[in-house]
Amino acid sequence: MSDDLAQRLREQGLRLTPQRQLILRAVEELRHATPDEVLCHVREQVSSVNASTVYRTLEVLEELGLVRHTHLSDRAPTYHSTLEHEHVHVVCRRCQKVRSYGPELVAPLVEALAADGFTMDVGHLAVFGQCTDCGTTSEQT
Amino acid sequence: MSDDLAQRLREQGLRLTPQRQLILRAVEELRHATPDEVLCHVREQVSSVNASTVYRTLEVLEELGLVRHTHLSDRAPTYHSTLEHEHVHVVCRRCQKVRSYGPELVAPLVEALAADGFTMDVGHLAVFGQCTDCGTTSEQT
DNA sequence: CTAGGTGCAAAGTCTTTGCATGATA
DNA sequence: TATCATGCAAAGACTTTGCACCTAG
Repeated sequence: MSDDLAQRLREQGLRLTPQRQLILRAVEELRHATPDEVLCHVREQVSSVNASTVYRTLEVLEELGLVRHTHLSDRAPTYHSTLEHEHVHVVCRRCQKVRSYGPELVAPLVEALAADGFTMDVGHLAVFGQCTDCGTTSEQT
Repeated sequence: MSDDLAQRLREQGLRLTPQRQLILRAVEELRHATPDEVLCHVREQVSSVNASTVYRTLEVLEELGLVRHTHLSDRAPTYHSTLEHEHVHVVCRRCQKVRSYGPELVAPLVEALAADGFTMDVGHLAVFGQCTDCGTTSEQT
């Protein structure tokens, strides 16, 4: 995986740096991490890594196809490794819990859109709603 | 519609103000508008409406069930009227155009999730991807 | 040695908040 | 006239950018 990083960077004439390795590893370890969470995680191991480096690195890693991001809240995006199988995120607004499903969950949707001339980005999808349990056990805000 | 606004506000012990009427109308007229776009639109009619009023009002209108928001880009959210039929947004990353589909597009998804104890929020969904023949199809809705 | 990368600080975008003033019911 | 709403300005969360210095290849 870090081998993969080195190779893909080389292919683009980019350099392998400790920061890039650490940030990729952080994304792999934390499974759905915001840039800030990645920063904190990396800083537990090495001090003085800068937030701007995290943003720039996540962008590079995404271009290299090693990480992906999605929006699981109305706030900061979350990044995950592409080593994980492609998956769809389903988020409960009430309990904030995130479920992951395989691409087959949205196969009919992908097909319907394909038939209409649109290629869907499955890995970016975030479905919001509410766990049935949350709805019946919690009271409204 | 504005009658509806007055009534729903009254039910909550809230007040009908010109700003609230204008902001709701702006959302209805512009079909997918960011808070900033709403602000600009309202200011074309009345000067000195404040951005914070727009944010606060959109929040109130959403609580009253008169508007909804979704995320059609990595930037500001867009609001639309609930007078429109519930619809799913499909966004091309390349040409930025937005297609709208009826809820039947995601019926299988809704069912699959329901069977798994999850109630999906259809109107909030934004599907990203790319027009197969990008730039020549789809009209903005 | 040299292009690319990092840290730092400042600026930018979008949104929220505190408070005094103003308007609605 | 009692609240509730608004405008304003300041602060906040998140992200981007410019620049000097540093480092991998």
